[in-house]
Amino acid sequence: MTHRAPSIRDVARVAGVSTATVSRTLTHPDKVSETTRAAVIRAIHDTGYTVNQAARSLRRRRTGAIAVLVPNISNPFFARILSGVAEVMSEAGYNVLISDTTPTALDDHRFPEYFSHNQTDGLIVLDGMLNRELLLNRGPPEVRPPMVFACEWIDSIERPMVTIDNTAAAAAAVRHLLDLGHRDIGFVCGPPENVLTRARLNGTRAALAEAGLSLRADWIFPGDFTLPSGARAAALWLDAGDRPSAVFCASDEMAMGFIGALYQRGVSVPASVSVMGFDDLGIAAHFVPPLSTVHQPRRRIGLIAAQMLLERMALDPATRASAPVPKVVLPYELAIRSSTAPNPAAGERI
Amino acid sequence: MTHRAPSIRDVARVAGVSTATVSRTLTHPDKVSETTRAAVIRAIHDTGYTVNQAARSLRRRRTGAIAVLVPNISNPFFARILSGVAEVMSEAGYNVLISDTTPTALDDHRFPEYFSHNQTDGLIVLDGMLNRELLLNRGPPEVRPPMVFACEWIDSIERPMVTIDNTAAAAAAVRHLLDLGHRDIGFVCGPPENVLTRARLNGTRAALAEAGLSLRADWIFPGDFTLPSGARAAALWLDAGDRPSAVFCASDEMAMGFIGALYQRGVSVPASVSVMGFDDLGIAAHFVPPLSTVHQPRRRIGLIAAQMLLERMALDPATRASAPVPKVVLPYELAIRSSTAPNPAAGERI
DNA sequence: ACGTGGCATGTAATCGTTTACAAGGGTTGA
DNA sequence: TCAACCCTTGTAAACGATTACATGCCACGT
Repeated sequence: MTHRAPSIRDVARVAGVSTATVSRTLTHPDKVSETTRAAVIRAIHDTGYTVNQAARSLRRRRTGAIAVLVPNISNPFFARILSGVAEVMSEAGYNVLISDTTPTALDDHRFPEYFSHNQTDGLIVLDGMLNRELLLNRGPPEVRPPMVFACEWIDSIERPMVTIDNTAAAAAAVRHLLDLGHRDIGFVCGPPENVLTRARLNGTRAALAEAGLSLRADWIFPGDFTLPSGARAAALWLDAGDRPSAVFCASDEMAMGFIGALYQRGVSVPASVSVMGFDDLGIAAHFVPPLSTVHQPRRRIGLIAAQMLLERMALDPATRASAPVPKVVLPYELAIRSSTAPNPAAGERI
Repeated sequence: MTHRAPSIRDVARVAGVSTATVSRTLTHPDKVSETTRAAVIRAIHDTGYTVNQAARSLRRRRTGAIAVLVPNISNPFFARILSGVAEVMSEAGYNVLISDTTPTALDDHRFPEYFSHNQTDGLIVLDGMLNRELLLNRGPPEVRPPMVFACEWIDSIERPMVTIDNTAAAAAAVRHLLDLGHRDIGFVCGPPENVLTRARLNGTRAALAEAGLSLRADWIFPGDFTLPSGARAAALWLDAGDRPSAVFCASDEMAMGFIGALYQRGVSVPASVSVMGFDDLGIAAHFVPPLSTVHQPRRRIGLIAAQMLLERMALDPATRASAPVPKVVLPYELAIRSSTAPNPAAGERI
């Protein structure tokens, strides 16, 4: 016959107390006399007891876990954000579950079952492309878990959020290229429906407009934030009759894919073309050449998102619905390295 | 007053049936008449009911989730493994929780609370440096969750496992360098206590020994698998009076850090030194120069680990203890690209 | 007409914790 | 001496789903 895990009853029996006392020892040690406490702790040790989280969650009506929805775990961009989240959350006694929402062949960006409101006490959403209905229509409003967005967001959903000003950051990046004397500037996009793609594209257009220029349609290269899509853009760039002297990629991964592909065709960066990225991944500074890019304070984004979520969770559901919705915009920084250089065809401007 | 989430009772009331029938509709739809089923589904819709996972887990005595313990989420190496795991597991109806075990200042590699045996039905461990006792001594043996190791492992723990033959793979990598005419070969280590470091170091020594060579102690550079540690090794390499003409790095990240740092000091690869990596990260093929490395079938590792875990979970605890412990060794491949080249000082051998 | 079996459904016990409430005992102050 | 209080502990009712068992009904074969 197969044993079952020791329960609080077993501990109570061994310690010679009631289950209530064992429970109290665990959660309010100060409400229990010192001798009893010692006996209970001893019994816990002897029996090898560990609390049954399912029972605890059921009774307490909260799970002690929050979930982070990440569009793509393979993107190292998210790692530091996650570590920021984990730091704040584990200090507050929460576990952090990470889930990849990468769309499968079948459906939209996935929405794992366990994000039903019963499974986690809160949600941090890093994916702006999640299905809006799935995200919102989970049971009656009073019981929907608090949610905060970070980095990406969904325009039609009004929730706390922490980001950088992507439009301004893109504009600054493009201004850097302009300052180097580039006038022919291309842009490599993220996925077309992505909010970040739109914001960064707008910023690019705005900076160009300021300089009396505009973004040529044939210099807007499609992409999806990934390495291979950057490489594909490079092929397009090579094939173009008339090529921009600088290219701004909406992500570091694409910038690296772009540079790598050019290298393999014998074209070197920044000699033949300046390339600017976005995100400042860990590898950007180590790349060949070191990548000029836009730095996002990723760890801080994670920290702040987590703190916001804790605040929201502390509110009771009724108040929450009417509470103000904080939106934090953190400063970005330009990290200028060696993948961008003065435009050789514009010596006079420098 | 604040409402609570609709429960199975609410659904039962609305549908005019008992809670048992609602439950059956959810889990054994065929055991319920067609008309009842329709009524229940309707009621579920109307009430916005979603099942309370805590209650379900408590009653069923299983959680429907498994956890993957990852040493470091920021390492893109793990992403494809995770996607393999997720694919198999979600098809089998399990959720996959991912947890980073990166050690904090305080303790050993962390062991999040929710991996207590009550919180997940099984464990896939990708971290060979977890504290042995924490991993094993979780309650009496009958209730410990099934566990499988992938990629890394812990020597003293006998559990199912899926890996590649790291020793042989490292030897093959070094043989590639030997074939290119290199005789002076250095090695950049992972963390000293890591099993992979040991295996790859052994393989390196073995291949060198075959060729009548040995690994010079001052050409064994310390590292910890990360980008910056590769860059540090490059600094050491540069400072060495007598330098190896080829360096084998125990991870791609280190290889890229190494190459990047050399580039910044004006040393180019493979002209001045051949560099070989290990893992074949997505970026390896896009790096400048494209990285020669050892390819691991990461996705398959994930798939197989997940299948193994499912098999173990299907066993009852008693049988499991005595069941054979499968160990799968998958084939690796050498991905030879451009960061390795013939030794210019050994023209005659090529 | 009746026994048998199968199907659909309901009843109620159970999973392991938490916690409101009650109870017992001791201390304190008037 | 007694009331008022505090401190510690126990009793027992939740939390919300699942499922063994019982029940009622209908159809069928003899």
